[in-house]
Amino acid sequence: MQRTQFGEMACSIARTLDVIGEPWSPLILRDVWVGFTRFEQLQADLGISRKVLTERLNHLVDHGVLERRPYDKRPRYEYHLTAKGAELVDLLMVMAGWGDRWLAGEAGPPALYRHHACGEISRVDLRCAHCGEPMHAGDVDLLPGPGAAI
Amino acid sequence: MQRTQFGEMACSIARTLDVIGEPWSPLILRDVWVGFTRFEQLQADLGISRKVLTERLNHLVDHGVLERRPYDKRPRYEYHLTAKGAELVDLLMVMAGWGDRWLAGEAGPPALYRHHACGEISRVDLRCAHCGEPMHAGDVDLLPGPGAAI
DNA sequence: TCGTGGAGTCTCTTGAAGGAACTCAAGAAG
DNA sequence: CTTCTTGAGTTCCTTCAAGAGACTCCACGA
Repeated sequence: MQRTQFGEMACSIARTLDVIGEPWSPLILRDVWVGFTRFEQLQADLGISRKVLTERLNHLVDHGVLERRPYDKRPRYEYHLTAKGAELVDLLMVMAGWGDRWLAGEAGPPALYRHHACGEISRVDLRCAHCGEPMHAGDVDLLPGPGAAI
Repeated sequence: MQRTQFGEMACSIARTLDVIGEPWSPLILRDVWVGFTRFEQLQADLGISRKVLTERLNHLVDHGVLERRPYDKRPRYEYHLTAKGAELVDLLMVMAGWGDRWLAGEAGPPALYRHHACGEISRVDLRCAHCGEPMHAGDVDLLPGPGAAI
């Protein structure tokens, strides 16, 4: 069983929260995704305390979600998404989709997503990797997996 | 522009985090999903402080994600997912999918998902609601939407 | 050689989480 | 009836994390 911020848990949700569950972490990833890649840019855009930004960036780099790249000789770095981090951004898209649907209100969603493959403004849809039909929380049974607690 | 925990942000990710971004909230939703619906069950399963559990449950009920149902005359309640909450569990499935993929290690994933429609052990796959092709973070352009900040 | 800008540290204050004991109401037990 | 027990919280106190803002360090460029 694995140690998480929330205790000893054999739970992929708790483990994921250990990586991006702390305050600001998802917003930092969003910002890196949209192109704010430097410390000062992130700090200015988010209005986060510098101390916490330092801690979060280190944590995300330690977990292989962000990569620190020097862009000059002096201590000057840019943060970039790794493959692992890019898949977290998928999660952020789903999160944004929920917010667009339930919290946007009159004004409508603050951002739109244009899908490269079809060129249309669209949104993500959750489908079964096996049969391609819609797959939502009510469409599944949960079974213990190989890594389940005993 | 909307007030979030993280400042004034026109961002559906920040707004969603306002609902489920606090520590424990996603795990509370997961527990309610899998059938821990009462205060004492949640407290015992999560090992969360009673004070924080009270705060989180109230917050989730206030945001229409959980519904409080009396199951007896006395102060005895069960918490159930609303439609809004059930769609958050979709998000949790995606979160679990990322954890299964990147954090499960040798032992394999702690839980498996059997899809009702096809009966197979499967996982969620993100697809474009418009064309049905895969839709990941790298497959989209972000555009300002109608609710964007000016 | 002095100033500037990026990327952090340091320190202090405030706010949130943990833990454990306490409350309250209504059946159940005796 | 009176007491016991149980579910669902409250209260209080301590500890840890976040916020704010000043300070450091270092390489270039004027």
